[in-house]
Amino acid sequence: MSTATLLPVMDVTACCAPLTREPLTQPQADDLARSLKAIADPARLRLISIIAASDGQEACVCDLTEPLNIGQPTVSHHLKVLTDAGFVSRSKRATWAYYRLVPGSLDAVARLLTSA
Amino acid sequence: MSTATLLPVMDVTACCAPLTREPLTQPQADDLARSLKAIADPARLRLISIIAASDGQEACVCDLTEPLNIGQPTVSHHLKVLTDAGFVSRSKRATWAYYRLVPGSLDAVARLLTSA
DNA sequence: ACTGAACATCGATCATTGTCAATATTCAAG
DNA sequence: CTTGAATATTGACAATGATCGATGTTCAGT
Repeated sequence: MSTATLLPVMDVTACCAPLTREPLTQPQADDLARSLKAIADPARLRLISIIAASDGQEACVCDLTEPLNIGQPTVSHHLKVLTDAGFVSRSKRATWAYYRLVPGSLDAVARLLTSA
Repeated sequence: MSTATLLPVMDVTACCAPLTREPLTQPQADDLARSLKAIADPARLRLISIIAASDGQEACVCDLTEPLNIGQPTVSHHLKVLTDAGFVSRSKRATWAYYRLVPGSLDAVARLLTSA
């Protein structure tokens, strides 16, 4: 997984015309597809929605493993994908890792899909 | 490819609270993920953008094969994925197949991702 | 009918990905 | 410094998916 070449969402969406205005170039399509792939998974969508609905907009891994019925390594993996894509951020306190949404990251993708 | 159990976008987005309002149930997450997967591909994003930017909002397969640099069977496959997901519709005239965007389908997904 | 053009479907291949078990890492407490 | 808890990483495996070549289908023109 080459996390080196990964553009965070905000960069992908910073410059471009909406999807339905003019044809996307190949690099533009690649970047947007990568952002969409990051959220195009049931487990990751549930992670996002649980984090967003949590107290203080943040949740630790221990709060996320049980409601999803998947193992802890898998949860960590999904959170890494979301982090690399720029949708969530990680802050470690003691042995706990707290994840929160990056404000505006979802909206940025949504704007690209909106035609109006 | 079980096209039988596929919910078109509009159905997925008809009822639900935005992603960041409350935790998604497993079926809700499955449906939304399937819609997102349909557009989370560079070739399909370019197809959508080319169709949207075309005269009369529609394009035939012959107009789409060349600019994408992929084979005609692959283009047909991608268009089928988009059609099954409810993002484009197909109308056949003579030997040509014309594809157009389903109005509001992209916006429906965008609304789900928007927090405001 | 026959031919050629436009598109769809099929079968196969190769890369990607979601998941898990096992192990490594980091840190607080004793 | 040793133990245990929380999380990350690794390696492996099965499933999915993107692509292609070959073939099937449908239709316009001759």
